[in-house]
Amino acid sequence: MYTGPKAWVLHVDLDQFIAAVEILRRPELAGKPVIVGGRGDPTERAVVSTASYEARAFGVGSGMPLRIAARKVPDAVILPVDAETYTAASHEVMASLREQPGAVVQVLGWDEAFVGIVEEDPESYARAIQRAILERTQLHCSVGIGDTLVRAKVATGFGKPRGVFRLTAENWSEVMGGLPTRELWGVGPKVSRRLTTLGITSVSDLAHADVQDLVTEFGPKMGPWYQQLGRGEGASVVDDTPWVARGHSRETTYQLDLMTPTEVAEQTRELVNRVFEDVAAEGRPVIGITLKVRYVPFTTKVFTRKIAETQDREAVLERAMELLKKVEDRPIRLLGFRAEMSMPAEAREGHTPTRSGW
DNA sequence: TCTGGGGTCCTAGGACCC
DNA sequence: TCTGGGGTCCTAGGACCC
Repeated sequence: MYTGPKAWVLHVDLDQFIAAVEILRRPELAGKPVIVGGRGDPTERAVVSTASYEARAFGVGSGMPLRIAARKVPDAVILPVDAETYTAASHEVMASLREQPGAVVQVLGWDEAFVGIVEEDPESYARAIQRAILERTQLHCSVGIGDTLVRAKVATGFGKPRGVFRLTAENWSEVMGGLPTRELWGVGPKVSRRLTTLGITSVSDLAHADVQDLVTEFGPKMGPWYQQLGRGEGASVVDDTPWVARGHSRETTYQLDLMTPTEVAEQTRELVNRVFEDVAAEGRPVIGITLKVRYVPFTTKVFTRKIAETQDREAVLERAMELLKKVEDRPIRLLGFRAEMSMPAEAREGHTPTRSGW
């Protein structure tokens, strides 16, 4: 049996990243429930970005309204999001990964990345990564080891915190088979519910499901994809091709709903300007602008319209105002614009990483 | 309870053409 | 008058992730 070096996918995920960075600059917060979100004011409309493990023990998690989180943990320290600082810390982490021998690094977000390696002993390599990151940034991380991207990504969860876990074809069904499909990366609440209507509740059910049933329910691409997901299969090559943004968007949820046409006009102008500034920084032509509006009550459907294919922001503003005048006369809670940009030819031809390795 | 902001990709269905 | 079957392109909307 061959026991030499093999290709592995590692998934590196920082432990409570944002909270950990905050604790680094305020060591007196160590061991306390720390919640980072919005402007740090729990009376505002905002959500939790990250909660420290101490806060999570009270049932606080990412995406939870800040107001609710504050109610669950009355003595929590609530801090505003400081994106610049996290970005800087993230760069240090990624630089430290790229220094590892033979590492191919695919960044997934502020606090996680895939690392492709060819090694005999991936566990030792993973431990070396943890030491290197800790030394350079004083931050702890967990590492998932897998034979596919999906398995590595899922493995990390079993390693948290500060651990290493290996998930391959060999132990996938033993470890994952009995868990609900919702535990899979890419299965959310809606899909998990639709799977249930097909009689599929566990990962093992999904792995053995009839592809035709899945295609009928989810379409020609997603159907087979979900079945693969149930088996932990899929891509196994880490791709470090630089990522090229497809577009940029700016949106704001207003603390007080916009009630008058004047307010709407002002905010529309502000957002359009911000989107165009982002796009100008990229230096690529705009191929579409989408307007997004959310009314009160919040359950109302989002209203999106493609309104222009133009570089001319006055024309965009005009179209937006025209549309907003026509739509129902209700308070606006959220406004947003998204600009789609043409892709550079070299990015179109090459395999630009998509959906974090899908 | 009352829900941010930044992204990506997929599907359904209409318009249009042959 | 009633209307096929296939293809492409586009938009709106949905779902998911960090």
